[in-house]
This record gives sequence, C-alpha cells and structure tokens, in this order.
Amino acid sequence: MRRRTTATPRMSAGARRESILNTTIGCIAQFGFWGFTIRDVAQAEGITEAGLLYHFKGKEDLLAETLKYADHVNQIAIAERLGVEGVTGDVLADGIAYHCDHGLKTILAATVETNAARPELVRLYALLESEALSADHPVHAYFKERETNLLREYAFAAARDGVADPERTALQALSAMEGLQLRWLNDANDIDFVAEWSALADLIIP
Amino acid sequence: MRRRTTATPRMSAGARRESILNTTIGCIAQFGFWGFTIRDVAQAEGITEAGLLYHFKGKEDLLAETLKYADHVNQIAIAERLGVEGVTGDVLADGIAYHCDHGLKTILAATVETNAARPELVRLYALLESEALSADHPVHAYFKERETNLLREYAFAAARDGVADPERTALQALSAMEGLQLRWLNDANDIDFVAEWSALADLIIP
DNA sequence: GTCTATAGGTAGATAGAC
DNA sequence: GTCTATCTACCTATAGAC
Repeated sequence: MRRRTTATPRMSAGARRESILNTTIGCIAQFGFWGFTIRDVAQAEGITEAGLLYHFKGKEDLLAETLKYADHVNQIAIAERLGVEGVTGDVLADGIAYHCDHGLKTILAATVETNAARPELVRLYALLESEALSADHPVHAYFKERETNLLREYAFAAARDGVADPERTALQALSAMEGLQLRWLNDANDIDFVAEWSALADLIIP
Repeated sequence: MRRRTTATPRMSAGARRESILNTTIGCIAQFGFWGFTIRDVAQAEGITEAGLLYHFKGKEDLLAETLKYADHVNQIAIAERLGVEGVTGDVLADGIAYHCDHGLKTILAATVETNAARPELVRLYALLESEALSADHPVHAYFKERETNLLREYAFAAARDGVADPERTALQALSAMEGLQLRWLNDANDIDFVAEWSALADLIIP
C-alpha cells in the first residue's frame, strides 16, 4: 500500500516546519497539550510520526515551538496594526507598549481587531492558559510570565493615559478582554467582538 | 502482596461515589477531560479502575456526573448565601435569578464570594469551558447552554436594576468576572478576588 | 463493592532503511 | 526528509472471582 516508492520531499525543511506549526496550532487549540497527539498532527500533514519528529525533538518541544511561533505571528500583526517598527515577535522579551507611546485603549483595540481575525489562535491561548494553571504543566512558567508582562505593559500605557490606578486598570482591562474572547468564541458569530470590546473598554478605561 | 484477603468495603456506596466525584474534580481541574485518566482518580481513591467503574459507566459518564455534582454544590452554596429557598442545584434547569429578586450586583457578589472559597471548582469550570469550545467535546452542548442560561439570568437581574441595555450588561459582567477569575487563579493569592471584583462591578453595573 | 486478569487499543519515541 | 518497524508504556473497558 505504499504510495511513493522513493523519498520525494514535497516541501523544503523550512516550509514543512511552518506547515507543521500551523497544523499544530489547530490541534492544540482543540485538545490542549494533554489531549492532542503528534499522530494527529502528522496525519493532518500527510506524514508519519517519525517524519514529524525529524523536525521537532518531541511533543513538549513541538508545544514550545508552536507557542513561540504563535507569539511571533501575533505580535507582528498587532505591531503592524499600530504602526510600530522593530518588533521581533518575542512576547516575553519585547512586549508591545515598550515600543510606542500609544494609549491603552489604542493598544487593546489593535489587539482585539487582530484577534478577531484569528479565532483559532485565540482558542489556543484560551485553552493553554487554563491548562497551564497547573504548576506541573510544561508551559506553566511561560504563561505566568506572559501575564506579568502583559499587565506591566498595560499599566504603563494606562499611566501614560493619566489613569489614577494604572495597575488596577490593567488588571480590569486584561480580565474583561479575555472574558469577552470566551463569549465570542462560544457564540461563534453571534456577537461582534470588536464592537462589544469597544463598549466594554469605554467603561474600564477612562 | 494482597493487603486484604476479604472484600471489606471501607465506605458505603453513596460515600464512595461522592468521594470519587470530589477526587475527579481535582483531576479534571488539572488535566481537563482529554488529559485526566480514570486511573489517576482510582489511585487517589485507593481503589482499582475496575472498582471505580462499578460506580460510573465510563470516563464520559464520570465527567457528566462530576459536572452535575459540581453544579449542585455550587448552586446550593450561592443560593444559601443569597438566602434563596427551593434550589435543586441543577444549573441548566434552575438558575439563580429566577428564584429571587436580587439585583445583578448582589447575585454576582455572592457568586464571587462563593467561588473565592473553592479555587479548584473554578479551575474545573475554566478548563472545561475552554476545552468545550470544540464542537466534538463531550460537554460542548452543556457549556453552550450554560452560558445562554447565565446570560439570560444576568440580563433579567440587570433589567430589574433598570439598566438601559440588560443583555449587554450581562455579557460584560460575565466576561469580566470570568476573566478576573483567571487572573486570580494565575496569581494564586496575590490579588484579592472579592475586592477586585467589587471595583470591576462598579464600572460595569450602574 | 472491590478485586485480579486480561483484552484490545493508542501513545511517544527510537533505530535503521531508503 | 520521510519511511517502516518496533519497543515500551499507558489507557479504557470487560469478565468473572470473592
């Protein structure tokens, strides 16, 4: 039942790697780290598990690289929307607010507009964030640090806006945005994510 | 290596069942439905998998019964805090607001205070809710219906408060509350869940 | 009510062929 | 760069003993 008798790579190593990462985003978004299998990913790619493991050391490595890739894609997209230069896409090193002097409302509007176009990526973060609440999770530390950095960035931006309590406003804004994301994902297309966020931001960010 | 030569049940069937459910709450809160195993639960209970499967038909049944149990415990606790009578604990049939005429702020304050005492239960809901975004998930329909009912209850309460747009206020309140829960769970005890919610509720609920 | 034993399946990972 | 083959481990579930 062999389809090909000769080993004929249909993709370059780089292209295959990126293709695998995009496929993995979908798999982890659906089942989480504990639930997804490298077999699922390999089958969706049309290769075997052994083939996939040539590109990534193992399941945990695949998770780490997928998150790094997702961050990269996401940060670049948000930065472009804000007209910011010189962003590498490393969320833990860079951040957004550091690179510009936008207000919190502008930053979050750009974030929401970007996310609205990529529900699968939002699902990935939503599920991994909940999974990673456990101290034993492979990316527990990553998500703890990520939250700290986001809150710091948002607080910086809020401070520029002249908000009375920037830390609290940052906490409230992040909470409301992530909560609204869940409603949006759960209701499919019944709610207008961008419009609802705009209304909510007006209540939280003066 | 047998410890006991005779079958000596140390718990009644009812007590064992409830003990299993409480153990399962912790296991699913950590790994989700896809990640937890009935073996984990059985070992934590000090019984075998076969022993556990006498009480529950299988893994999916265990999930469904655990959710039902969690809802029951939760709804009773919130209702008691509100001084409401006649609540059965079935979140999909009952709801909270239908049984009383409290305002939205009061209902949500009681919810948050109840949740603050049971972080494991909150983690269970947070993780399952994200997992269940997938249409294939065993409790996908359950969580969709749950959200619909919560929003309806909250909108009812907001309407009693005389809010201009009760549906939108309900959406915003649920979003903010669930988002804040994630911050609280991620930061362990660094943030005062009840106090932060009070501040956030003041912004959202007039 | 819980056990042993086991069937039957799926998982992650490695070795070596091509 | 991807394959086949295989190992080891783990998981759910069932049958039947006690």
